[in-house]
Amino acid sequence: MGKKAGKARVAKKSKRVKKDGPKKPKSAFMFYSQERRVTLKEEQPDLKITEQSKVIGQEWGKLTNDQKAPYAEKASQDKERYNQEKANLSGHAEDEEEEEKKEESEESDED
DNA sequence: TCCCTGATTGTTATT
DNA sequence: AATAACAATCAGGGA
Repeated sequence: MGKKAGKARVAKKSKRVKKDGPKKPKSAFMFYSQERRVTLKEEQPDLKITEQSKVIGQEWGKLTNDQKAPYAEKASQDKERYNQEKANLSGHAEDEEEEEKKEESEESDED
C-alpha cells in the first residue's frame, strides 16, 4: 500500500463541476454510490459526504466483478441513454420534416 | 441568493 | 495513448 502504486493520481488542477447541457453517463461506481450513500446514511448519518466517498471507495475496491456486474449493467443502460441523447441532439439539428407526435390519453375517471 | 469546494472512481471527450 | 473534466451528493463558506 505504501507503494505509490505507480499511479500518482494526476492532481486535477481545478474541479469545476457545474455545467449545463448533456450530462455524462453515470459510471457503475456512481450507481453504487447512490445506493450505498442512502444505506450508509442510515447506519452512520453523521458521516459527511466526503467521508462517505472514502468509505464507499474502499468498499468498491473490495467488490468483485460479479458484485459490480449489476452496477455495470446499469451503467451500460445509462450509456445508451446518453448515446441516444447525443443522437437526439444531432437529429435535432436536422430539419425535421416529419414529426410524429402521438398522444395517448387514457381515460381517468378520477376527477 | 447563488456558486464553489471537498472526496470517491469510472467514463467520456479532447488532443 | 494520455490527460482534463465531469458524473452524484450535500453541507458549508465566500462574494
